[in-house]
Amino acid sequence: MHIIDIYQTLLSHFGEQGWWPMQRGFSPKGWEVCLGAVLTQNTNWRNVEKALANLKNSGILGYGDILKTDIHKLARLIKPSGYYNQKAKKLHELAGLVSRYKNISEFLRTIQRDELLGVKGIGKETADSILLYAGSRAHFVVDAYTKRIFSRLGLLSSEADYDEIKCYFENNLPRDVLLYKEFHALIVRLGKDVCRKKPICDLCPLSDICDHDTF
DNA sequence: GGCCAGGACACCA
DNA sequence: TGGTGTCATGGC
Repeated sequence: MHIIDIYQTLLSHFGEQGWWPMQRGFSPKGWEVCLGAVLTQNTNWRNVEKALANLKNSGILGYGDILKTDIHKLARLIKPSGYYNQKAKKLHELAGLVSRYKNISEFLRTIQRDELLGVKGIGKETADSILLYAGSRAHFVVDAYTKRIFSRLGLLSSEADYDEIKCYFENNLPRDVLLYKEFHALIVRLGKDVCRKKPICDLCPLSDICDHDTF
């Protein structure tokens, strides 16, 4: 079974996951997606939504607003998302980077992955999430589920590092932004909804192609 | 009351 | 480079 068939299997089983604006080009919500990408680090999305709501209710949603806001106030507003002291600094730094561009559209269209990785607190997964979901650029996002599931399917070495896994997906899938977006969301869904909670699971959409005892 | 979530980084050997 | 500790809230 080819990797694209796994995608199709997951999509028909779970349906579209509705993660962030599912469009190919620039989204006016681009900066909001950047905020979400940082706030969701090791954090449940529900808590991220609370933090975003606090920012919105305080009128602090744009990167200019973030930049003007005192770091302690920022931390207090994003408290529900956890790690609030660290994340407040990260948002501040990211907003500073964006402000050096003409506007958010220009930032998302031209920012290089290495520049994002240069921001303290933005690692590979967050950088790729920003590039893919906010910038609609063809960077596949790898997370712990991706590594675990696909190495146990025998498609990846368990030793493979982040960039190797990213290359594997990008080299074996059509270069399609919407496909990348949906596939990553589906992998996360599979990882938490099926494989973790029910180690031996008849519902697993990959039961035909894997030994799901190992998930 | 424990576990985990749409991670990253500093520190150490 | 690989392992470990730290950051932290809220839902189940």
